[in-house]
Amino acid sequence: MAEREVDRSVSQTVKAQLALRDQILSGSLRPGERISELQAVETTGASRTPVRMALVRLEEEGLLEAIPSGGFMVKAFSERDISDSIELRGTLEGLAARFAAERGVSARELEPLKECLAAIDELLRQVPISIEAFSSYVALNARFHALLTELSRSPPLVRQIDRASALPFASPSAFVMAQSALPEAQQILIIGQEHHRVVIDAIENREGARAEAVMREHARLAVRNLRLALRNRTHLDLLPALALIKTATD
Amino acid sequence: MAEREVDRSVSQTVKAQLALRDQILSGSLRPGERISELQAVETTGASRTPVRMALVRLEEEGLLEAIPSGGFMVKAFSERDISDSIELRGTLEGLAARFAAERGVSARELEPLKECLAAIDELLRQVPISIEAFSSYVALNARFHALLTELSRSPPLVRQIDRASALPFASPSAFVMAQSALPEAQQILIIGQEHHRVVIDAIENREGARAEAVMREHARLAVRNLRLALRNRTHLDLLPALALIKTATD
DNA sequence: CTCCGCGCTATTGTATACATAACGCATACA
DNA sequence: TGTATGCGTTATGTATACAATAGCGCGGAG
Repeated sequence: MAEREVDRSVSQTVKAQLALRDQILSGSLRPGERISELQAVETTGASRTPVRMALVRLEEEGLLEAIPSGGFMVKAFSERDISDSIELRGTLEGLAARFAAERGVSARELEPLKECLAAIDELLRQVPISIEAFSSYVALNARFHALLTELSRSPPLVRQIDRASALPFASPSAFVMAQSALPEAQQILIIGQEHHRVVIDAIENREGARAEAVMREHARLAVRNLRLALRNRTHLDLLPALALIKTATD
Repeated sequence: MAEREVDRSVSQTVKAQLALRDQILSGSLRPGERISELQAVETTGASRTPVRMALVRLEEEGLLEAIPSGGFMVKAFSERDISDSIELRGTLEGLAARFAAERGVSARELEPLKECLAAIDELLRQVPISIEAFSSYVALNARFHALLTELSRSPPLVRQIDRASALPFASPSAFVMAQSALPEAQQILIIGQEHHRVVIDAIENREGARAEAVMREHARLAVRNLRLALRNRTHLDLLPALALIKTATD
């Protein structure tokens, strides 16, 4: 090919996947909209083969939906889809916490979790929390959940949780915050932080049932707050919130 | 292309995916083995592009693993991976059962479930069960679980359970039977059938917690029996069992 | 004026050619 | 004899050409 600029540092497939995901999450492509391969080729700079690979991956990821007659469209989610996804992830994380507690975790492995906890505590001390601090919070929260998942020592479970988390709004508490920059939102984060503390304690004491229960409660809290936030807004526009979370998490 | 026989009834991508999955599950390709695209092209009859798409899908499905330096290999699973997958699926199905119970299900919707139940009862009446009857059992059992999942009315959850079930050994009780054609295996199926009965009863009476608990117990039973079956065999060869289950389920 | 049918166009699905990177082998030098 | 380096072969990643299908619009007929 003559004039196409090729970035050889990452594969074209990955590049296309990241670019398309960005377009979806940032709202350039709206839910229900059909994705044109040709257009995707132009915007991503890759050729059709890697673009198609990326589309397949994004479909498996749950962001796209295959159209029976061919091609893909951006998936649309209902309010219940979202709350179900949050609860689903909470259930999975509950299982992970139980596995961690039952299988035993060394003090050294818990260290990074506790550091996360302390860092979040530090951030939440300022009232009201600043945008920058909130952004850090989202990143730290994601890290905490990822570390906790790892403690299960169960590759299939980790994999499944990763899949469940691919849907950006599945992140338990961050979504609610991103939606509603309400003053009481900080209170919600503080409650969530309490859950984090409890789950670590339960794992340390090898109380599997308690570890599981608190993670499920953690998700249920997020669902309740999602409902609350939605009721305070006439129209829910997911995409800006998704973009906010994702950019902060990266 | 000149002499390539092209079957236009299904897409080449789907054809390749099915063919490759068969090869993996039947044991033609062994765990850890690298899959050669060229070889796959020859055995599936599709060209490289659809073969690559199929490989990507199978990777997302969990049957293949990407090799960092390029290409794919057949994923290998440990005993714990398998038991974790069963418990994982049980947890997800428990959530589905709870959703069904909490959201309410009409008598008409429960009808097909009860038919499944009765059909399985009929099969289990013959002692010892024949191979043909067992094969029918596996199919009916899969249908029961699929129907139950659907009752949750939660597309994200259904999707996730489908993913979890892609790993063939994730099927709660069928695996154990396929492994060990022991006389006591039938007793296990009968206990499982009792679980099925309880979950339907719980859903009818809208007892979410009970519905969830019994599905998780259902999976735990399968895990216990898996451990037992494995202890009775010196070497576990998964693939024949997988093939048995999959062919019976199709 | 409306509805049915035909043909065109645009877009996806498939095949293959080309580029590039990894692996292995052989040879030479220490 | 062992190791390192370079070249060759092979397989993967990418680009593009070709084929087929589905959607759409236009025109004619009732």
